[in-house]
Amino acid sequence: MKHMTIGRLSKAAGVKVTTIRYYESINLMGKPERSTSGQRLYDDADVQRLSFIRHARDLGFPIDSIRELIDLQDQPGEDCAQVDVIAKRQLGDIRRRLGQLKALESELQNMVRVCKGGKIGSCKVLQTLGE
Amino acid sequence: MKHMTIGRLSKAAGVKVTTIRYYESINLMGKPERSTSGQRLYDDADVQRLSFIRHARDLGFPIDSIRELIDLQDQPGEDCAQVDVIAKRQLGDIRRRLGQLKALESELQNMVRVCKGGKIGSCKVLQTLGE
DNA sequence: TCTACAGTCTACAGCCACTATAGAGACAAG
DNA sequence: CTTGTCTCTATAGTGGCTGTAGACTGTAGA
Repeated sequence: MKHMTIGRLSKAAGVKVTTIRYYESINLMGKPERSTSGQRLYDDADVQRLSFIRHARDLGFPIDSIRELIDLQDQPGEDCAQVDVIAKRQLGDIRRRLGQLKALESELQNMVRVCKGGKIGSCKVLQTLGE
Repeated sequence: MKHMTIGRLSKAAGVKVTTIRYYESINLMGKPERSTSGQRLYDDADVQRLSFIRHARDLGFPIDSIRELIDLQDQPGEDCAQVDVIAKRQLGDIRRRLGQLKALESELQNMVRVCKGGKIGSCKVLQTLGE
């Protein structure tokens, strides 16, 4: 029942063809069946798995975390505490980056605000960067 | 008057030794003089330039933008409009990333908040990721 | 049936901004 | 003189892809 070419999987999951092959090469996606001429063949389960990966990547989860999550998915009887740990770790990561970016934003905004035009020799932006 | 070894420059500017050599290899820092035994020698002007680079990097400016800024610094008579363009471009970049990160944060926060413990088979986090 | 063109294949190099490693030589303090 | 820290070069690895080259395959229209 495997009938989908890589291009159709790509469209179905919103992941580029080259990226799918990359995921296969790092064993994030399993090795698919092949047609007689050697083309990769996928089915709906592959669409689901790839969509899961894409959604997690969109949320910034690193590949290794996604690997952990997929492993956990295969043990439906286990407690989901470990999933929680991974998600909270990711949330912490995002919040740390948010804090940094906000600090950058305000410093940069100050620099730009102070600039009133004029010659480079008296440019506040460059002066601030040089401090 | 060049007397500073790379390690002392590193401490003075807060940039790792290996990173300084890397900056030299991509021509962001010029090629320094050498002692008779081949060690790199720097002076205060190098500290200044490297500090400038570090500050700009800390603010997220890409190397190519820093190159542009340094080139502009060498033309003190020119108008500083171009500096403004670069800084605003960077600010826009940071704000775009901030927006993305905030969206990620709230989605992830929702996912984590919904999780009440339990078995993996009914894990809301994994369910949300699979959608 | 022929032709054109889109899709697929493998393998490898490149991106950014470093970081790590190995192995060797140089220098300062005790 | 020894010990330990610095410094040197060259190369490979990081994460997560993206791009390129050159060849093969599959399909739709004339």
